[in-house]
Amino acid sequence: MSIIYCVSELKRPRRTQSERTRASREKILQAALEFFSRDGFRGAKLSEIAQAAGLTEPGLLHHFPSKNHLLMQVLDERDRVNQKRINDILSQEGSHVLDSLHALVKHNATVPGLVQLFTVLVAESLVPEHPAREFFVQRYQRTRSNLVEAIAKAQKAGEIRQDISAEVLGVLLFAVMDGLQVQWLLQPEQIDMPAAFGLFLELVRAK
Amino acid sequence: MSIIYCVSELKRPRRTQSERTRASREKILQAALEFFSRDGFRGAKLSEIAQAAGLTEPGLLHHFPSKNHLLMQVLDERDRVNQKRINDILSQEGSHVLDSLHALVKHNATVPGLVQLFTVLVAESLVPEHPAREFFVQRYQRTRSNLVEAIAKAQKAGEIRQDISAEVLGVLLFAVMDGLQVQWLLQPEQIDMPAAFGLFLELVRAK
DNA sequence: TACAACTTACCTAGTCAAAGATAGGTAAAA
DNA sequence: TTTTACCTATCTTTGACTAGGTAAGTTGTA
Repeated sequence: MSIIYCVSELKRPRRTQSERTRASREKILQAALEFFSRDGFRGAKLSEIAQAAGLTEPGLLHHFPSKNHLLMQVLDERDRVNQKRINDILSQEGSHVLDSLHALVKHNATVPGLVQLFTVLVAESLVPEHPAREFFVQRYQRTRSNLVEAIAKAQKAGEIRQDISAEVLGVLLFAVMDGLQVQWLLQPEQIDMPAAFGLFLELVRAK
Repeated sequence: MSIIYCVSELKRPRRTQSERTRASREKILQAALEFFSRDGFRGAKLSEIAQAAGLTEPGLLHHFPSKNHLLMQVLDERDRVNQKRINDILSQEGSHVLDSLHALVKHNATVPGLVQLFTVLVAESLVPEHPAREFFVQRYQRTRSNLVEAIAKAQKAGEIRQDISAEVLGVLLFAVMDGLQVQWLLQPEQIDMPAAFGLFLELVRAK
């Protein structure tokens, strides 16, 4: 029995293959999220991600055929979670959209890593032929149109001033959220993101 | 007389050395601006920049000792121009700050390359140990405090609502500008940046 | 003003390290 | 017996940067 065999025994607890596969992919995605957040797409290294997931680089590439594929998987997964949160917020009938958005921003202020992931990747994706560019275009498109719908409802319900275009307000709301994140990530201790966002909300709230 | 000599003659019109140096640095900075804008700092290649400036890569490195140095020079130069524009806007006594900012945004909408330079680089600089991070921290700090001052004045002058904190409004104004740029760069034809900004301005204008 | 000595601008050729990806094998699981 | 997960070893590309040379421009001195 070789040394390699022994090591192997240590590293591979008895499991079914599908369990192993799922567990590995899980760990890889988690590690990728972390490094993409910290270093951006170009800056992150497959070898580091693989190591953090307890694999070698080719081991990682067995599950995700390329760095680009890995990025897209991470984004899809993360976006599903975010999207769910946002849709829950927007679809609550008769609820207070503005308050819910405020809650979202407060929540974001507790997860700088995730916020940085999207802030860095969105900006990186502005360069031509970036693998994630189309992803973000779609994402803004879709989310914004949901938001605009919710705004229109809230205007009818008397929550939001009616003298503002819902379309433009949708654009503005995302702009404020994105823009605040940049300043907050640069100087977390100096920028009170939820407070600033709250002030903006007061400006659009119906009196 | 060698071929090399002739070529040399062609490529080097009779000039003083200081003229040549200045002209070369000028062309390099211009090309660097272009490629940093398009591809970001990491994405841009020294060889491409050099070629666009009519030099080889080591030729470029004769004038700027490293890629980092080149970036900082580009930022310093560009920032000087921008800063001047902003300070002119903010320092006009008794003028309309909001209208001036609106004019600035309208102007930005005509120079997507420059806007992209700062948008991409700011986000890229969020990753730890990025050479430009400190630059942007300083820049926000400085510009924001100038803006806050101008806002306070405008509030006294009755241009801006007085029930808003000048500090927070300063943060918000930059956030809106930055955030709008992202959506606009992703979908230029769908986002009317000056219009959206104008709507925001109406919200803070004194009635 | 002439010319030697120095300095500067820039080139060709090459180094070096990083990082993504592939080839082919081994052992566990199906 | 086949498939899957994953490894070691290797390849390849890329891109920042260096070494060392050449010719043009500059400067000091006769």
